[in-house]
Formats: sequence, C-alpha cells, structure tokens
Amino acid sequence: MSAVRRQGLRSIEPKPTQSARSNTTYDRLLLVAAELFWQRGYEATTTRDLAQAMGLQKASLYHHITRKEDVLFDLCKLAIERLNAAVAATVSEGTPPLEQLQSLIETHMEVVLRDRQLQVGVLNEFRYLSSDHWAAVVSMRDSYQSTVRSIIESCQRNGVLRKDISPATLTLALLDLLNWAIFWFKPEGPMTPTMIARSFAAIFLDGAVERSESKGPKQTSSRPIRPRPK
Amino acid sequence: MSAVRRQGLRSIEPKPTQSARSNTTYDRLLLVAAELFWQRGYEATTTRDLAQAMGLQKASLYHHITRKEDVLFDLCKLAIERLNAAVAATVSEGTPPLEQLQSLIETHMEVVLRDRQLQVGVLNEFRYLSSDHWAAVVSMRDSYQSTVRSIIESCQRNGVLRKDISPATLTLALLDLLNWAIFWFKPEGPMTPTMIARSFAAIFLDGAVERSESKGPKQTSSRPIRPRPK
DNA sequence: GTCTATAGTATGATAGAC
DNA sequence: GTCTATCATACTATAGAC
Repeated sequence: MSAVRRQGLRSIEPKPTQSARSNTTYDRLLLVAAELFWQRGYEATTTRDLAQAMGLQKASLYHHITRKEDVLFDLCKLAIERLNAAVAATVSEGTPPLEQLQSLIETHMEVVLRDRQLQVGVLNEFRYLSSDHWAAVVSMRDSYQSTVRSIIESCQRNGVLRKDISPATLTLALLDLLNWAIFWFKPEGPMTPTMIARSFAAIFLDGAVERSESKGPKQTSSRPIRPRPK
Repeated sequence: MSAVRRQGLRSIEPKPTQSARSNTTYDRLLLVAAELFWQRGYEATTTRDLAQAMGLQKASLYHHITRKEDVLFDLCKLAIERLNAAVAATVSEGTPPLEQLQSLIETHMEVVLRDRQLQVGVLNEFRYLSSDHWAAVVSMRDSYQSTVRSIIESCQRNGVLRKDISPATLTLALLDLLNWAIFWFKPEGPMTPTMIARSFAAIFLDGAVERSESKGPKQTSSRPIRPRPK
C-alpha cells in the first residue's frame, strides 16, 4: 500500500514533463481530493463524495488509502514541497538579498494562486490532522517560514529593509499578504497571478503611499523583477 | 464560564435585537460556540460538544436554538456588526482620508485580534452556512469591504495613495494583511494588538524598504496615529 | 482492483416527562 | 428550562466475493 503511494506522490511533483493523465489511481485521487477539500472543506467532504468523484464505490477507495486523513496529510506535504521547490528554483543564493526577496515574493504568489486548491490544505485544513501528522506539517511550514525570514534578515543587515520592525513581524506580514489571496483570486478575472504578485510586491516593499517627491524615474524598489528582458 | 466574560459579550453587542426572550443563556451559548468553533472548526464541533461545554444535556440545547447552523450564522452577523461598529466609531467623516485610513487600520486590527474567536467565523467557517445565510453574510462582508475601498479611493483622489494600483487591489491587500493575523497572534506574546496594528499600518503605508535618504525626522506616513481618546 | 453488503459508531434533531 | 430516551440518518472503515 505504502510503496505504491509514495511512488505515485513523487510523480506529480513540481515539474512533471510527462503526461499527468496516465498516473496511478492514487495520483488521481489526490487531485480529486484537493478539489473537493477546496470546495467543501476537509471535514465536510465524506469518503462517499470522494468515491463518487472518482467513479468508484466507497469501499473501492480503501484499496488505495488506509484512512481519509492520510489523503489530507499527503496533500499538505505535497503543497509545501511544491512551494519549497519552486522558491528554491528561483531564488539564487548569490544575488543581492533584495533581489532574492523579490523573486521569493513573485514565485510564492504565483505558486499559491495557480495551485490554490492544493495550498488551501496547508493553510486551512491541516488543523484536522491527527497530532502526529499535524506536528509534521507545522514543522515543514515553519521551516519554509524560516527561509523567508532569513532572507528578510539579510535584507535588513544589508540596509535595504527597515529595521524598526522585527524580521518575524515583517515575515508574518508578508506571508499574510501572499497566502490569503487564494480566497479572493478569480482566475477568470482581469488580473493574472503575476500581475497580483507584482502589485503586492510593490505594496509590501514600497508601501501604498504616493511618493511623488522622489527624484527622476519613480524610485521604486519593486520593479527590477526576476527575468531581465534585454 | 465566568460572569465577567458573559457580561463582556453583552456589553459590546450592538443592540439587544428584536427578540425579547431570554438572551442571557443564548449569549453564553454564543460565547461558548465561538470558542469551540475557533478551537475545532464548525464542522468538527458537535452539538454534544456544545451541550457539554454549556453544562447541559444535548436535548436541552434545542430549547435555545433550532439548528446548529443558526448559531454560526448569528456569530457571523455579530462579528461583522462589531467590526462595523468599532470602525464607524473611530473613523471620523470630517478628517483627511489618510487619517481615516490610519484609524481604520488600527481599529480593524485591534478588533480582529481581540475578538479572534468570533472573527474566525466570518473568515473561515461561514462557508458551511446554508446558501441563504451564506449570501447574507457575504453581503454584509462586501458592504464592509466597500467602506474600506471608498476610503482608499478618497486617499487616491487626494493624492496621498499611489494610483498605479487599483483601489480594489489595495483593499484586498490591506484586508489580507489585517485579517489573517488572527492565526498566528499570541496574546501572551510580546506584541500587543496595538503594536501589531501600528507595525502593519507602517508596512502597508510606507513599505518594508528602508528610506534612510529622506530628509529630516524620518518622514513616515503612519506615525500621526489617531488622537488618544481621553 | 472493484464490487455488494454491512459493521460499528457518531451525528443532528425530536418526543414527552417533570 | 432541563431532563431521559430515542429516532433516523450519515459517517468511516471492513469483510469477503469476483
């Protein structure tokens, strides 16, 4: 049971170049479960709902899972792994801290918005995990937060971020800003995840206040975005 | 269940409501329900949990309520009413828009953090309401958001807030920032709701970037806080 | 791997005595 | 207003045939 599952989990990892259609049943189950948990919430989603959405009888589900809760746990792990992987891939160690922070903001926002059915599990539903699983997810999430905070600390040491607010508070503010957009984001709306990411980066870094008194080309800290078009 | 807390709830309640019948037990029930919904979530809280926390048998509960869902609905209404009332009481019509916005940010944050057991109902659990109740809560919430947005629009017209980001986006960013602090705020921690409110106002208005090159006494937009009420 | 059937329990809500 | 007792249903999960 477990070996099949772990393997399946890996195959929908961050950058699957292969077709997602020919995956294992458990992979499909994860996708279906993410959708249902997103729509109705974990507690309100029954194994019957899951089975029906999978086109199976309730009992057949249990050939692929052992407990409903395991599905939520796997989804939480997957969500954090994807976020971690995406951020690690775009934040380059060598670059100046502020650039790292800008990359992180953009990537985090884009991943969270494009992946929101999955990410909501970590943000909202992981509270229903058993204490062991809960602790594991909290630990993974804290580890990611530490990454964010250490970049912010680097920025403060470099003098590019204000020091009158603690790194912890800046981190929490940033993550509030980024994470909860999943609840109002409308994919069919006028703003793409990238547009929202840039606006939010601008707000977090430069603030909402108009700065007309600046000299020359609107001295903003949030413009030199990741891919420099030549 | 201390009498002190119960009195606290009643004293902040906007108005006694039309129902003339015994509101004391129901008030206590609302308080207890808010606590349980906050701890376990609405769906995971059973009527048995509620009854036990009230010191009643399950059946006795139904002398005070007709459906479990009604409790959630009343909590959502109460949460929005309190937020509305508090903001209306501190945001003065006549003052400059930026001052209004500063007052709103502080008040909103303080109410939400001090009241987070209640406010979480609107933010997280109202999705489990029946469609009629759900629509009513969404409407009330949208109405509050419109208030926030109109103040932001005034600020933009007055030239004190940047215009390259739409009022809607600025509003959503601000509310993301303010609302979701309830999930990490620790009342026993070093930061009071007021301190967090001021830090977050500073971030939203002035940004996280260091502005050392400015002339004179660190020209910040978030400092002239609301005049201390006597 | 999927099915039918069902165990065993928890749930929201009600009936009617006091 | 509170109680004991209970209903009808929904739930997670299992047993065992094919």
